[in-house]
Amino acid sequence: MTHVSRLYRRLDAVYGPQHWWPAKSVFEVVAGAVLTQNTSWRNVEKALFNLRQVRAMSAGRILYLPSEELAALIYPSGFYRVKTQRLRAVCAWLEDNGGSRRLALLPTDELRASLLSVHGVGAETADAILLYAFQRPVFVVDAYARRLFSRVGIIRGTESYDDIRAMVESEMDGSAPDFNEFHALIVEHGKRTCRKKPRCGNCRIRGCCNYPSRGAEQ
DNA sequence: ACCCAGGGTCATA
DNA sequence: TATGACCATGGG
Repeated sequence: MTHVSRLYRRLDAVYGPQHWWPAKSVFEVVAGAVLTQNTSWRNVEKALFNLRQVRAMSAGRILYLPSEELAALIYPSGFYRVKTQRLRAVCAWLEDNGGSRRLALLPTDELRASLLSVHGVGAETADAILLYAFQRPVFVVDAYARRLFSRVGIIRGTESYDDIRAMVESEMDGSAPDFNEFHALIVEHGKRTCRKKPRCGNCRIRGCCNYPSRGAEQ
């Protein structure tokens, strides 16, 4: 039993099942992944609602829309000018590669490389899509995971994105549902505990807030 | 008046 | 390789 696996079990015991992104459709997960970049999910839901209202919840329909109209629809999710371009880029990627059904046949490493070639899709967005849209057993490294792992002493804090992902994936030996749950739990925990203070008062994870930290952060 | 949110790109050193 | 500026709305 590794430190990572123990942390996963502890988070699950404290917060319980999270039911994140039950994968309504590949497209919706892809669109959500782009729109939620540095943006609260609450605002993303408004944009997704707007797209649904005009029946533009597909790559073909998005590409058919004039950029100005698309920008107006996703306006509530912020960064609407760059996200209009990024949304169009992933839609073109889906179309140019024969759609999600065909992309789903690719091995995970090739699918990740293909995703990373899309302008506006970085490491975290690519892995979120791999995990939540294509059900691949991938660990999504976000700011919450870095902070939590640093506090509990699993990492130093200077590791690269791929260093952390490889470490967690090898020490978890988990299925896609496990990584789905783990990431959701980390975000849920991160939102409910302190960001700066060493003690937030309601943290139940050893080493994070209410116990002395062994990590880089004090 | 801050700070943050389910990041990524680009210019600069 | 590693920072900093920039993108922008909405809630605490």
